[in-house]
Amino acid sequence: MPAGFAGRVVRWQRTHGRNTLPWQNTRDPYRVWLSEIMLQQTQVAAVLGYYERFLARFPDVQALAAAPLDDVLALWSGLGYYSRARNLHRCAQDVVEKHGGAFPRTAEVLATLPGIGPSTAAAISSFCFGERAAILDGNVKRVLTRVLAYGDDLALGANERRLWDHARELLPRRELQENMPRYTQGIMDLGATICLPRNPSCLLCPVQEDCAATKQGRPEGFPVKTKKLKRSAESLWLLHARADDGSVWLQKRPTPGVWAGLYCLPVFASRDALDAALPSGANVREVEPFVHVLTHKDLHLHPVQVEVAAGWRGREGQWFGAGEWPQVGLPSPVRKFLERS
DNA sequence: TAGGCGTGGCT
DNA sequence: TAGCCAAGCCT
Repeated sequence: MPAGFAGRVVRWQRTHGRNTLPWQNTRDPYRVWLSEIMLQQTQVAAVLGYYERFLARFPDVQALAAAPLDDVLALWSGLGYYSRARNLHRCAQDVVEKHGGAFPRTAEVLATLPGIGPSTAAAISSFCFGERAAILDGNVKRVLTRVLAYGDDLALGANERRLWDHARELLPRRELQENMPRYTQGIMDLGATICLPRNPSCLLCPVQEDCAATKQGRPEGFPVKTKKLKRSAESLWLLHARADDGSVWLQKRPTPGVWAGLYCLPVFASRDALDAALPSGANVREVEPFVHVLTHKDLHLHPVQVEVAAGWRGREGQWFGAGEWPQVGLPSPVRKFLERS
């Protein structure tokens, strides 16, 4: 690797990178941490609104730590991967109770907190405290495997660990450590805007001269990962019990599992199981089933509507009034279904 | 270590 | 269309 790779990334970021996102131009670890958690496996456009609402409601880590988990999940509703919200809440409480209200300043210690893994820890410490710590997210894996023509299968832990080693070797030299925030941002920006999975814009790339994959004429051949997720399908029956005042009966989803901790229409594994939970003589209204796609499975959702008397109660759960249920944490498909019902 | 965990955009 | 992908982490 020619010397100066990091410098080219930093110089490029200054003029061509992303520099006006809401969580940039601050070294407040609370704001940076919140953004990094929200951005895990989630695109910038999806995060923007959530980030602003979260900050308005929870302006600092103390406010977040003191809030009920249900309030956090309600604000997270629709963003997905809800264990992030539960860990976010636990992390805030750990920062307040175990770290005196201040975020740790090194990636090593940050990574001991819930929801903060090695890459997120390095992002926070490099952005906020200028630590020479390497990130390795999807963007950076793509950039580095191409620059190095690193063709070893990242499905193997040993190969991924070696890529971590490379990531650390390519960091700015210690004399240029003040560039760490911009280097971290820059290598992510490269992956997000230039070094794309398909049709990368190599002619615009500031490190094209360093890129072994481009020299081989096959940047899209990297990274190599054989691991392909096995998809499945599952059918769920949803009991939509409502009263004439617009109230809806909801249950809290169990942890662990899909939508853990959110409120949801009662879920049954079969139509028979749902029928058994209905009040005798209930007037049932069939609803068109619909498919909701998760990463690892297709959910075939079968809502069954029934109007019940005000005194009815399900086996577990509680009533939420017409003005209440829209404000609780609901899975996206359930929220959309209720909104159009 | 392999699988679980959401949602939406893109091709 | 049916996958692939996104500022990954946890168990």
